[in-house]
Parts: sequence; structure tokens; C-alpha cells
Amino acid sequence: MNKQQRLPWENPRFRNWIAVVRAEKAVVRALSQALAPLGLKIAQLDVLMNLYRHPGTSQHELARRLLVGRSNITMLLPQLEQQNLLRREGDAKDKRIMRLYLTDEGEALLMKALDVYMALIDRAMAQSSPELCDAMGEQMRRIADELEGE
Amino acid sequence: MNKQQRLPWENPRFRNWIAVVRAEKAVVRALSQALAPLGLKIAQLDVLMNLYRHPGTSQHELARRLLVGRSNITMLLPQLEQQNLLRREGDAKDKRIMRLYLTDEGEALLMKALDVYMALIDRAMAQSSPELCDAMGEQMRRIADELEGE
DNA sequence: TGCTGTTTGTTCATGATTGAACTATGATGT
DNA sequence: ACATCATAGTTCAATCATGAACAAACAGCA
Repeated sequence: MNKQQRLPWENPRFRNWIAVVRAEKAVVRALSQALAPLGLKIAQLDVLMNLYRHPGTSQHELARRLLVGRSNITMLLPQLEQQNLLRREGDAKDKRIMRLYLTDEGEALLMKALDVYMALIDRAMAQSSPELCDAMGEQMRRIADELEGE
Repeated sequence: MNKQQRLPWENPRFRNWIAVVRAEKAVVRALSQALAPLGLKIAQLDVLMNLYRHPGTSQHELARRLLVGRSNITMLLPQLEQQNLLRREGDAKDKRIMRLYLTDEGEALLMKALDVYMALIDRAMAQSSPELCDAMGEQMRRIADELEGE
């Protein structure tokens, strides 16, 4: 099947990528637990973060930025709306579009959640130099750019 | 809520970690699509890979290594078994334990899938030096080690 | 042996995510 | 203006992972 390099585990690129997957999974688990006391799921936090940076986003834009289906957003919002974390306003010009805004309550909860998130990331990254961290970030952005264009 | 560093996006660690998440998601999407022609899901590939490296694993061990619930394994196996990709044998000494082995067919399919996987990783990592790649892998292993001990 | 506690795998109800249909609305071109 | 096509959001059925509850099998010890 493969040429000289029969077993992928012997390939540094492969081994290192597997490490990325494991680390990401570990952080997701830890973050889920850390967010539980705030009553937040990761998917919900993603919504709040994106809404903070881009107030007035439509559901479609939001779904696109989160790399998620539109229907997912539809089913995510009612929970957040009932908790008064965000509000939906129909666009004045285009009646199809629902624009999303954080409430003060939502922003306050977001800040708490971000503190939790930051603490976790700080802990995870603690043993790496800033230069290495930046280099890795650059590398990851290249990968995403390379692949996200389908 | 936070001290001087109010917005996490301004924090390099945070920004870089977000890049990791995005890249991982992008690779998962691309891999899913690339595996579809083989009739394989990523979760199934994970099983086959682990079984290749550790023949005779019990379902419990497998679940632990994949960082997944035991029930997940239970529901994953019948599909793979019906496709003759693996077989389950009761342990001789301990009748509770089911030991798992790849069939020749399963190994053949795994090799094809690994080629697909490797091609994708090669493409993703193409623009990074081997040294940087290794450094990143090391960093990720540290993160996983730091967090996986709950 | 009999009692107790643990481990393995399964079952089941639950919650999350997806993609395909559907509706309502808007945009385009003639 | 009208027909056509595209877009925004929703609904729904299907898929998938999870954790709790359970049965069977083991282990340890009186």
C-alpha cells in the first residue's frame, strides 16, 4: 500500500498530528468540566464569543464562522435566549435575517467563562516558550487556511 | 473580570490555541470526506488503528485508549464486525473479556485509509519545517500529559 | 462454600449535530 | 410586472457519543 514508509507512526508528521488531536481532545474535556459550574456548554460559549466580537451577526454568518450547520444555530439559540444571554432582532431591511446581540447578562457570563478558558489555556501552554507558541499558532493558521477552502 | 488583559483575543496563547482548534476541525472535516469513499468513519478508523498496534485488546482497554465511553465501543463494533474488518474472541481465562483482532480484510482497508490520512497530513504540514513540526508535537504531548491526568 | 465488592460489556434514555426538505422573503433579468 | 432563482431560517428524521443502570463473571476473604 505505501512505499518505503509503511507504518505511519514512524512518520514524524503523523505522530505529531496525533499529538495535536489528543491535546485538543484533552483540552475540550477539561474545558467542558470547567464550564459546567457556569451552566455553559462549549458550543454555547463559541456563540457568545463570536457575538461579542461581531455584534449584530446573522445566524447564517454565525454558522459559517463556527464551521457549523445553520440548523445547529437554530437549535442552540432558544436556550441562550431563555437565559437572557442574547436577544434576536429582525433586520429592518431584510425580513429574513435575524440579528443577534449579547445582553449585558450574556456579556457578564461570557467574561466569567473567558477567565475560565484563559486559565486553562495558560495552564496548558505554561511549559512552552512564547516563541514556540507563536510558531505553532502560525503553523495552525496555515493548516486551516490550506484546508478550509474545501 | 480580568485584570490588565481584558480581551483574550489579545493574548497570544489564547489566539494561538484558537488556531489549533480551527485547524483540528478543518482536518477532521477533510478527513471525513476523504474517508467516505472507503466507507469508513473517523471513529471506526481510530478503532482499526488501535487494533493494529495492539492486537487482542479488550473493549475496556480500547475505550480507555481512545478516550471514549465503553458503551461507545459496544455500539461501534457490530458495524465493523459485519464488514469482516475485525473479529471478537472471548478470552479463555476471563469470560467477561472480549478480545479484538483485525481480520486480513480489516488490515487491508486500514492500510488504504492510512494512505489517505497520511496524504492529508502531508498536505497540511507541507509548509512547516520538520523541526517546527517536531517542536509542536512535543508541545502537544506536554499539554495532553498535563491535562489527561484529570 | 458463601458474602462482598469489582470489573466487563450491554442496554437504554438523553442531548448534540447533521443534512435534506420546506417557508418565507429577497434579488435578478427580461 | 412576472417568472425565476437564491438566501435565511426552521423543522425533522437520522446518526452519534454519553452516562447511568444493569447482568454476568471474577476476586478476595471469612
